[in-house]
Amino acid sequence: MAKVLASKDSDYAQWYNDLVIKADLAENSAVRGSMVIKPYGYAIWEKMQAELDRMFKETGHVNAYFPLFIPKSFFSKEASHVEGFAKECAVVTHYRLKNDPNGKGVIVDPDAKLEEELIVRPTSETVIWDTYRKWIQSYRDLPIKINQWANVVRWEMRTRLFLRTAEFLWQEGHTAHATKQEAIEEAEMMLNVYATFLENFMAIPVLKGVKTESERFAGAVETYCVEALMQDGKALQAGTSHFLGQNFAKAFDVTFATKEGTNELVWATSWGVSTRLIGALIMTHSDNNGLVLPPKLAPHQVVIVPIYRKDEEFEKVDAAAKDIVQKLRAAGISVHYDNRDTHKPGWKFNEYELKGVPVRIAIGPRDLEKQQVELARRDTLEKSFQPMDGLTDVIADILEHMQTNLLERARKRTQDETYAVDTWEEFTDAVKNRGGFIKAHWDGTAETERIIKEKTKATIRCIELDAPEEEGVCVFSGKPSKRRVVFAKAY
RNA sequence: CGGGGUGUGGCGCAGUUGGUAGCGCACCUGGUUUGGGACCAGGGGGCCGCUGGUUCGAGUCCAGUCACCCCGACCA
Repeated sequence: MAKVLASKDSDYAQWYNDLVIKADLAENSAVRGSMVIKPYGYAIWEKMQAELDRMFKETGHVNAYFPLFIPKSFFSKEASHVEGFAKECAVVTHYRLKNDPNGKGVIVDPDAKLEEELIVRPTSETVIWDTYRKWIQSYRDLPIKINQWANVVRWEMRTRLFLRTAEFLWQEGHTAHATKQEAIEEAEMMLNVYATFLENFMAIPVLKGVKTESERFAGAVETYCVEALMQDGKALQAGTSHFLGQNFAKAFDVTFATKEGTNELVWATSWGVSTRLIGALIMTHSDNNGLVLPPKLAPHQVVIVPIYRKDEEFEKVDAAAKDIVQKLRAAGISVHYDNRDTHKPGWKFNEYELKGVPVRIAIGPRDLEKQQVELARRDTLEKSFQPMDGLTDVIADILEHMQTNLLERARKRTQDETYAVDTWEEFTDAVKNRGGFIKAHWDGTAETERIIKEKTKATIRCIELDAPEEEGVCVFSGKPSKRRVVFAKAY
């Protein structure tokens, strides 16, 4: 096969970039850090959206839309929130252009300066809590459980397609509750929704945990997260869910009357996943031949490539292919029949491998004689011949197996690269030479965390929710520790 | 914001001491092909990032400027 990707083993970053471009997922656009998500990449995002949206609604949420622009003054209301986002906000200062009097082109009209500058949302807590104030008076108005699908802008210094772009697509849930307990339960529930989605739908195994103070969302009391381990041994935060306490209620003066007649501050959560998940998908399953898609996410689960020489051969093959298309569709399997005569079969084979289509069927005259098809599996790259009779069931079965196989494969890799170390020497060696999720004792101080990051580039990805109590001493400071935390280099 | 690199057909690149801008892929036409990125023949397409300078003459030399990419600090 003609090599179109850098080798995964020798240059992982380049392999990733090549794959995104060559599989037609996305490309860079005119503005640095902004990308065009191409139809194939967007189709994968739509699959994710559909399933997540279903899960959100099943857990009692409704969708709404809040504006892109946020008055600058809103941002100054919650101190740690401002601090966290101030450095990466795009700001709108004017509302009009005019012809450049000195030549061609247009300039910003200096007379059209906004009285109050607008922030392009990096996240929507502020505008939403300003709105919730108006919506909430009594305990009868609670809870409010809203999700929005939106774009956000964070002016990052360094960007990478899908993993970190200046503008990205995501969903953000924002809920308001009468009690602390209820808000915590909401945040935990949504973390579980994410974990379930990632494992069952994307076949990406995750650790569930909470962030340390320094990694916590700006404005949150507690940040829960799901962390996944990529093929190169680096961790990727795949989703976060925040218990916001009463921080935003305080900042935006959102109170409600209780049954007892007192006035109390509202409790909040927010949670989100983004198009970054497409990066996670790529770096969990794909190989040197290209993308590998779990069947549940694949825009096309099956592709059919006809093989023929003459017109009369094509007619026969075409009829058989169309018959298979119909049967697969009737069984709820999405199938793409590529009958273009502008590309040769070999070209198509490579193309669909690059694009990660789970199952490829080739049918030619020789197959018709034997009433069979050639079937290729993307996850194992195995080829086999299958009788046409009962093909639909065979494919349904393969798709199901592929979904679990991908998860199991990724789970095994993650488990193999999750390990404990106890000394500083082991730790530095592990970070430098092995990567993966490194479980080590930590003394609980931000200072130690900071020094470890400085010295090794590894950060605490999370404190696992189910981490067992275990007496030990901090891998760096030697001070006592009650449980291990998970370290890794991260995206 | 630091360090490095690159700007030349749609994409990837070459272009020597300054002398008519080239190659591969892609594209178009015709034909032969079609079971792992076909082949032959013909054809179209370029203000050489931008601005200024040196020169009879600049893709090439000089100055400036802009953009993008990679590596760091910051981050979903």
